[in-house]
Amino acid sequence: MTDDDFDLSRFLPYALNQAAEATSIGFQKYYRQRYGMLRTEWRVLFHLGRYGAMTAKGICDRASLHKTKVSRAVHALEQKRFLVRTPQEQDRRHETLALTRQGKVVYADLFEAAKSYDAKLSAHFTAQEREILNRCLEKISKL
Amino acid sequence: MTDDDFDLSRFLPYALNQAAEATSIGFQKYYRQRYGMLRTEWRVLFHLGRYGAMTAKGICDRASLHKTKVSRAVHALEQKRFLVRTPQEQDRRHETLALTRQGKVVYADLFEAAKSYDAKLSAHFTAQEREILNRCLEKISKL
DNA sequence: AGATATTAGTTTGATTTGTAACTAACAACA
DNA sequence: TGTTGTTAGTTACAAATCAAACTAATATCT
Repeated sequence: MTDDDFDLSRFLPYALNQAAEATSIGFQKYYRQRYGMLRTEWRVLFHLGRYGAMTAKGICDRASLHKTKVSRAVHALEQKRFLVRTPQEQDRRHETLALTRQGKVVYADLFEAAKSYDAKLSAHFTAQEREILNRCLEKISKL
Repeated sequence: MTDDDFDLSRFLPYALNQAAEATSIGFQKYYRQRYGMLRTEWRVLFHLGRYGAMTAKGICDRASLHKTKVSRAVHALEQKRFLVRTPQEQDRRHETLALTRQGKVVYADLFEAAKSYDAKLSAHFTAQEREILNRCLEKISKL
C-alpha cells in the first residue's frame, strides 16, 4: 500500500469512532430528552431490564464498564426512582439492583426505541453487509 | 425478530462504541506516552501532515470536529512546538496552521505507527470482511 | 459612512469522565 | 483472636468535554 491510500477514513480506530458517534447521536437524544439519562445510565438500565436483577459488579463485568461509572449511574437511576438496591443477607458488600415498576416501563420504552432505531440503521445495509459488520465488530471487541 | 434476539451487542451504536474503544486504546497509548498528545491533537496533527497547511476552520470541516476542540488542540500543539500559526494578510481572522520541522517528524512517526497498527488489526479479517467493514463504516458516517 | 450580520477563533463555567485513594464487609490463615 | 489480604462500592480531585458567551475582523445593506 502506498501512503496515498492510507487515509484517516481507512484507519480503523478513526473510522469506528466516527461511525459510533454518528449512530449514537440520534438515540442519545431520545433517552436524554425523554428521561434525562446519560449513556451509562441507559446501559445499566438495559442490563437490568434485559437480564434481571444483579449487582453493580455483575453489570461492570457484563458491560465492561468501570465500577465508578456504574456507581454513579446507579445513583442517578436511584434518584430517578428507576431502580432500588437491596443489600444481600449473606454478604452485605453486595447490593442487588432491581428495576422498579417505573424503571421497567422506561426500559420497555427504550427497548422498543432501540429496536426500531436499529432497524432504521440496518435498512441501509444488505443482509450480508449487516451480518459481516456484526461479525467484525464482535471480533474487534474481543481483541 | 423476537425480543430474545435483540441484545446490546447487536445494537449498532453500542457495538460500534465497544469496537471503537477496543481499537483506540492501543494506539492512544502510543501517542500519549510518546508525545503526551490527546486524541484531538493527533487528529489535527494528522490533517496538517496529510493535507498540508490549512486553517483551524478547514480542520473542523474535514474532521467534523467542533471548533473549541480544535482551538485547544492547536494551542497544545503550538506549545509543544509541533506547529506554528500565521495570520493571513488578506483576512486576519484566518490563521494558517503549518507543522514545524519537529511536527513533521512526529507526524511521520505517528503515520507509520498508525499504518502498522491498522495492518495488525486488519490481519484478523479476510479481504472481503475488511472491504465490507470499510464500506459500512463509511456509509454510517455519512448518515 | 454607519448599522447590522457573519465568520474565525478564544474563553468561561457547568457537566462528565478518569484515576486513585478510601471505607466497609468478608476471607484466610497464623 | 488478630493480622493481612481481597472484594464491592463510594468519594474526592484532576483532567477533559460541551455549550454558550465572547472578541475581533470582515462583509453586507441602507
